[in-house]
Amino acid sequence: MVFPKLKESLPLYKTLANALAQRIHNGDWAVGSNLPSEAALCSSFEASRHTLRHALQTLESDGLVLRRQGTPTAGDFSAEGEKIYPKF
Amino acid sequence: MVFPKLKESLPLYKTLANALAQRIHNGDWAVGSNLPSEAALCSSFEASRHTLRHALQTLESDGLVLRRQGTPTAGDFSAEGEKIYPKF
DNA sequence: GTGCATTTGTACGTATGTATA
DNA sequence: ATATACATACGTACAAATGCA
Repeated sequence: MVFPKLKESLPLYKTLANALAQRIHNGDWAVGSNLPSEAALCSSFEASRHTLRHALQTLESDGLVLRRQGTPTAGDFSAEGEKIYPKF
Repeated sequence: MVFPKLKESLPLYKTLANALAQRIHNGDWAVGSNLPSEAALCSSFEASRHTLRHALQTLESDGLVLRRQGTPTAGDFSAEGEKIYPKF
């Protein structure tokens, strides 16, 4: 991990999910509202793909991102409003 | 897998989820409403723990089972009614 | 209450398949 | 067709929570 944990007790995938959620809300990746690829995120955050996907999955179940095989993962800005970071 | 797939195209974890959901609704494991351990289910269905947990996770997100670290996974019969098998 | 066994959770590794552009 | 990107599925090891003797 290349960023400090909010709480030392949180598992890595939740910390990752928090960090990603924050960046999504900040609009850091709103080029075409797409996130970097899983491989790119893995290097950025120095996490395994397994853990990264675990994080993305929680974001998806929260309606924060949209994933579809073959296409980049997109931030779901239609689900904003009450979904305020942090959530974990 | 020790049972026939409903559709040959379905991924293994979904087929597993279907099979587990059916057994839950049938009450096959309603001893104390607990499911066998992951290890037991892995041997029964000849699936890896990874895949089995993937299946259980989908069931959990559907409200069909309750999982808690340290305790056996329980079928959630409070969530029955409209949740009719099959769902995948 | 301590310790052990059981059970689920987390995390990483690797390979291959499938959908999309 | 090739390349890119996400999905599936096998494996390993250790951590953490629970329950019981």
